[in-house]
Amino acid sequence: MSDRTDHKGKSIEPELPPAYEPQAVEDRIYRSWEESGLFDPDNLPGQRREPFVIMMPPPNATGTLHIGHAMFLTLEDLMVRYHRLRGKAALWLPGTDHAAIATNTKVEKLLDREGKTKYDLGRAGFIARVEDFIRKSQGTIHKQIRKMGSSCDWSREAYTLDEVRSRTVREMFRRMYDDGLIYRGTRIVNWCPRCESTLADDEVEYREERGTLYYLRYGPFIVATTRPETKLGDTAVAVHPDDGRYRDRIGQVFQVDFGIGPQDIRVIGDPAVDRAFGSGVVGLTPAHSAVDFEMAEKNLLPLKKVIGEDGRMTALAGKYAGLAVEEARRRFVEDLKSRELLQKTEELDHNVSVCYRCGTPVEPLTSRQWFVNVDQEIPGRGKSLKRLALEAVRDGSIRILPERFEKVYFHWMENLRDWCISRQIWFGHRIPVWYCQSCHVDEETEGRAGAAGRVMASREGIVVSAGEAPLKCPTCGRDEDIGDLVQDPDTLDTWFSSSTWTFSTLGWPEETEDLKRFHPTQVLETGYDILFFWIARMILMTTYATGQVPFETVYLHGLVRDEQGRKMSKSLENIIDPIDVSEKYGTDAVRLSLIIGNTPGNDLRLSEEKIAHFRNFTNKLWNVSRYILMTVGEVRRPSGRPEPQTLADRWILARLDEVKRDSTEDIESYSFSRAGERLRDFTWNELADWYLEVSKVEGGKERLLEYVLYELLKLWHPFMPFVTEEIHRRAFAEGEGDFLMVASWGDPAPVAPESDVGDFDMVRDIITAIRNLRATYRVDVGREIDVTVHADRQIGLVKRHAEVIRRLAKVAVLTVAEGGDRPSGAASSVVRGIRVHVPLGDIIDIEQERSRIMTEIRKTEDYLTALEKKLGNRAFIERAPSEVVEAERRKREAARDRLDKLQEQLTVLD
RNA sequence: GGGCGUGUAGCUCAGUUGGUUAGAGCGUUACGUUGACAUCGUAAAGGUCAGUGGUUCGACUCCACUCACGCCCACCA
Repeated sequence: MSDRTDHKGKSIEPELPPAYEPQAVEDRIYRSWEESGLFDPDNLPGQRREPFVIMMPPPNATGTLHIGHAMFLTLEDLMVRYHRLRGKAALWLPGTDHAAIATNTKVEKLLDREGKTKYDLGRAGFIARVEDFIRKSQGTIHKQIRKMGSSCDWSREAYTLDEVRSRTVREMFRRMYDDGLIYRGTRIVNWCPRCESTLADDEVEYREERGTLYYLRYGPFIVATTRPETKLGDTAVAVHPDDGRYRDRIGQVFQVDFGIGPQDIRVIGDPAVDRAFGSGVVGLTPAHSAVDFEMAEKNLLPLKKVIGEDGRMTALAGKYAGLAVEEARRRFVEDLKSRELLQKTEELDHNVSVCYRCGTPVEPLTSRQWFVNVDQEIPGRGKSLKRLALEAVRDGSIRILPERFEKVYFHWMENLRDWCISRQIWFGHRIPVWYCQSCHVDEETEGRAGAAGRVMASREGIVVSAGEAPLKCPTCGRDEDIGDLVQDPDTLDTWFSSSTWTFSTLGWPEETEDLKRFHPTQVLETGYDILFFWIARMILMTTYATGQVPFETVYLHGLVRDEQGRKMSKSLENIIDPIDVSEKYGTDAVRLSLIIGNTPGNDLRLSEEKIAHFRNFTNKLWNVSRYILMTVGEVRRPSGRPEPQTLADRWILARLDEVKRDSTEDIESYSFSRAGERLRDFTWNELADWYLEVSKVEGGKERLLEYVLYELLKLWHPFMPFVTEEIHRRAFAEGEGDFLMVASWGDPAPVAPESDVGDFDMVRDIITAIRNLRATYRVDVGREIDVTVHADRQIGLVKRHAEVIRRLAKVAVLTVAEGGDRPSGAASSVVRGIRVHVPLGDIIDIEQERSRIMTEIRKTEDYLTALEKKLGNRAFIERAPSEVVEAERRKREAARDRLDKLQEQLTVLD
């Protein structure tokens, strides 16, 4: 205590206000963190070799923060802050996503309100408009990320469409093209007529609708269909090869005429056909159905595209050409009826595929697009992209939490088809391919790898934004100046660029220091809803590009739902805005409400009441600190572990150690909720409710209180960065730049002797028993009562804590004796072999007391009977481990003892 | 059609390799303004762990089936 004199006291600070006021603290604290530069791992104190890296899943650049963002920011910040405290080079790299389709659609809607279309502005004008829109709305999300307390390194911030990331994308495209993994070809794609663009398979959703099943007289067959107009594009019918009705016709060709001239139809056999559905004959439309397309490839059937990208019938649809699909269907059905080709119709429920962005029904059609071939063997690697991505998870290089999603991942990856990466929207990474107009490009060979001279994928060049081009055609020597080189008008699927996120953010393909130091990353934390969109593709692209996995662990969180388990939506008016509630209850309270009760892969129910509860808790921690600060006077950062003086001291240190050990383990194993619950229980139920109360009696605990508070603040900091940092600043900080954020977590302490915990529990139980008796007999809180405790073995312990018991249970005179008669007119209770008597005189109701004790006796008897039965079972004695048998014996002895004492009380009651 | 998950106190959920008299918070009830905190305190009531069967000395925990709810994938023309 002598060194207290040279301590710069904290008494300069005004006393802590009685309630924590987050509004007065948070922005200031965040600013001071940011100004300190400590979010940047290069500025962290000490030698930090071991990295801990998380790449922030980039929110849409034009978006606003919703509760889902708040959740991932909280979970990621928790991990990053924890590992920073553990002395690692913690890097959390933030960024935003250009979200090609989403942003494109948003701006189109804005234009629509002005009565314009993108065509009015032209491509360059439209993109300028999009960029303008992004510039204007980009600030919001940044501010909101800060509001949540996110300790991310803004100096390394990335954007999926900035220069560095554009370079990454071009380089990727070029390498994959050279390796034959990217090709241009005519295949069936999902086409959204509203977006006027292709969609990837997983960008298609299904909606159940009631529809009509039309039965058509179809040459010699009856064919059922929900899309009669597509029958104009049929080139075959399929039947089950074992179907007796049609088996003999397989291989034949016949003609049908739906009013646009004869169509040649071949009969093929395919076991996929369901004999029981409809007529058992399927009309095949290879150009407008993925399944039919595959059958057509197998059977070399011709394609006949009758629906175009504009959602209208093509010239091949004869007199229906130019009609919108619905109109064509209506007229076609009319015509069928009048020609008596429509046998009947049926109503049925079926799934309609729709665009996940705009909900418009998707039109499957064949189109010439760019694809990533996932099955092609990679030169020099001997494996396909699919194989690489499967192996990374299968061999444990990547672990997915919760584990069950690994199965989902495998299933999806195994069934993955070629990935269509070209999009017909204007905003995004333009496909880095030029076509030479002077060379005669052959439809058949164009787009094939090695067809250089006709198609050039470019990687070189500095100017990326404007669309840097090859200088001249390597085949004919023409250059762009004379307009012979034309860039592909399409852009890339937005997931193509986001799938490079873990390494593009570090500067790839440059061999940067960051890349060497921080890749692969440790954790990728995101929602399970983008497992396929994003995670799977990151694994695919990263293993290909870098030969490393993108991350070691995938932590998948669930959805935030309302208190009734419903999704939050505008129409239900059940949206909780994270910024609003952070301002109302404090960010720390919001964070806790998103951590506690949240387990990987499971949805979380959230309500304002829950947030309010954690606001109460932050205030509790504040007041615990406030009390300690007031008691200690001049607080000083503990230099080491203080010497315990009393049982309570040993108990709180033992409990603190245990909680620290367990919660550390919880965080390491991603059980954040459990860690938080443990800390809350300790803080509230042990430290505040017991140790602080005991300290008021025993006194002289300055060093202990300081130590426990300091350790506790560190443990809480990853969960509640603001309130802990503020308390630290007012209590322990040695100067302005001294942050709890970079304190040292410290090693786990050795396990303390169990007796300290057990002995203190006994004192606690005695106090609780007295309080219990007081409550039973409605003894006024203000009234002090006399209590007699009869203890035998533990008499010393009880005597040593007489004062604590007296004060905490509001006892006037506490008599402790080894044994003796029960005082007359006393209410009694037995805890851990100790008899507690509270003489209440005439208050006591003998009958009530008797029945109360009888109930206790009955309970104990039942318990004892169960134990005796168990111990009387030979099989149990023989087969159960001896320590289990021993434990049961001890329990039996304790129960017998308790029963004896209870019965004794009953006999002396009269 | 295939796969996955959930079902524990009125509500929201813990319960880690099988051994607890099955826990917490909220809510409810009773009492309470003790100088850290009413954003608080003390205490109480409340559960045949969805059901059935099995494995085991022993099942909330493991297995099978059933029921209920939820999700994902595929997609029947």
